[in-house]
Amino acid sequence: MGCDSSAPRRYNGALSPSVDGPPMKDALSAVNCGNCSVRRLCLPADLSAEEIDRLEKITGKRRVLRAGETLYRAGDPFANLFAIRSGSFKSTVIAADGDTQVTHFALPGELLGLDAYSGRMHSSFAEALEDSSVCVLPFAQLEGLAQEVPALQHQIYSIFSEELKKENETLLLLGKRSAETRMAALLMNISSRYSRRGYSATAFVLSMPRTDIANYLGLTAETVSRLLTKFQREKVIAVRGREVEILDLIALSELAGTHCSYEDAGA
Amino acid sequence: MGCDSSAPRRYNGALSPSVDGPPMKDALSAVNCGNCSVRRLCLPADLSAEEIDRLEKITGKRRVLRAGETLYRAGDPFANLFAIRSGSFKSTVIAADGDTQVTHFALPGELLGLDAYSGRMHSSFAEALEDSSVCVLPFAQLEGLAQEVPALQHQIYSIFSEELKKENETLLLLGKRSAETRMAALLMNISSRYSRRGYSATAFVLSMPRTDIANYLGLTAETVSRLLTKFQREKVIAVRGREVEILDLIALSELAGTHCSYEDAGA
DNA sequence: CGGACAGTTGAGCAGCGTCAATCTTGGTGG
DNA sequence: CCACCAAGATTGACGCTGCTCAACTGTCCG
Repeated sequence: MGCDSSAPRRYNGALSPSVDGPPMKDALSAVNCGNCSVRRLCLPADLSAEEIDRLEKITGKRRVLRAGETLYRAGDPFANLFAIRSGSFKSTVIAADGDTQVTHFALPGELLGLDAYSGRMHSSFAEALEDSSVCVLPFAQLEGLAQEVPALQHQIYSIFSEELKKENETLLLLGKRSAETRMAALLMNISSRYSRRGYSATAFVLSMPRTDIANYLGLTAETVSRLLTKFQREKVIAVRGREVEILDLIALSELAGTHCSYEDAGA
Repeated sequence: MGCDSSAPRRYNGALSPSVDGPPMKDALSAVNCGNCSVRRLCLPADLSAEEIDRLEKITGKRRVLRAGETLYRAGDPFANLFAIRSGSFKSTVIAADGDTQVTHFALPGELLGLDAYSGRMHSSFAEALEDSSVCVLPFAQLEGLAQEVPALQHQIYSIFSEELKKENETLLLLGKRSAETRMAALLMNISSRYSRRGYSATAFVLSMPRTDIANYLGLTAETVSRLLTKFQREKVIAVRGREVEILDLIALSELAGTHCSYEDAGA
């Protein structure tokens, strides 16, 4: 957790095209990696125009989901990866005793379904937190193309590896940190991820309910609520429902225990 | 966590070649995937004899580490993956404020260093918990070979994917489980992993100190110690130092909250 | 024999969960 | 347009789980 490890170190307010949520209008146009707004976070990164062209040929269709709809369930046969174009998702796993754990929140440019390759079956659930759209990537074809295009191969490994790195950071967070630290770290994390996607780093909408945040952080909804109120009392953030504005990024990053601010104070 | 997802569902005591720790004698012989005792858990799984032959040509050398030695550190340039032949390792990450989190315990047949691909730099530490030996896999060459050998490609994806799945299970464990459940789940997990490697599922040596177990589980060493004593009082296990014997596998699996026993009660 | 380190055990306390009441919000229908 | 409802969010009181601090034991090795 902490900061998006590949996020720019210095925050530039001018990056933000919008301070509101991600745009939601391109739902039905043909898939087009070449000018996709999240291409540099997604599979096409570092591919040549010709390679992107071949990639587009196999990214057959788009799928649009309304808030609350499920993209896949544990047990579903694995056929596709999904690249998020817009919106956001939560991934969950379910224990033998039935209770569920939120394992990720996924934003545009991120791939869903990577954990389903081995065993040819999904082992987790992915549910849209808001109206969202994804590119459907038939993995068999993607695999074949990767066999011919080393740069794509490379990018697939990178994404897998990046996921593992992120999970390590999540484990660090959940391991032995206070509720306050976890909450602050999540806010910093979401902030840096939105920032990387060109949105405001300091004003965003949490697309998930408090219960999901709590579950993800290993806390209760009550504790999450109390902490947000506390941060607000301390003038670190302003909250109104699911809208969050970060008033003091430095203070928040100190609460998060990482000194990963957007200043060049460095890591 | 819970059970090794691809472990056999029924435990057969006759599988065990030995009830003591892993053997430690093959240290200096040439690398030979074809007859490696962990090949079916490692890269060679599902490769033809000819393909294994090509794999052996690039697995240049072996490296032997004594207990406590470090295989790699965060920040080291990434050049190799490491396949564990014998012994065991802990992976850790270090937070900005200096405190460390144990993220995995790795056993023979498992690959270390997968999280270093993106960014070309290790992001975690790997330290031998006992005298151990690993195969050194120069990733550039492995990547090249995978480009030509789809089955190897496939296996690399599988291992990445499997890692992600395992991490999800760890998150589930750390998310919202009691100390007792976590401890029982770790014992079940180690049991099933040893069993899969041909060792006893009910008698093994924990190669890591209590502090590492505690750190991994998000607990304190005192709590771990108290729980082991409690399990022993309840005749679920017998502990003597780092030696553990599971006396009641069913009871332990129930404590772990999973109904993943070795009986065909089935999940 | 002694020192260091790992592990165990106990007493006390606090962070966060539980339970329950209340408030807010957005959607729906009259 | 407003009343109503259900789901989500907030707030408070209270208690348990697991942490802290500290003393003690056992074991390995020089």
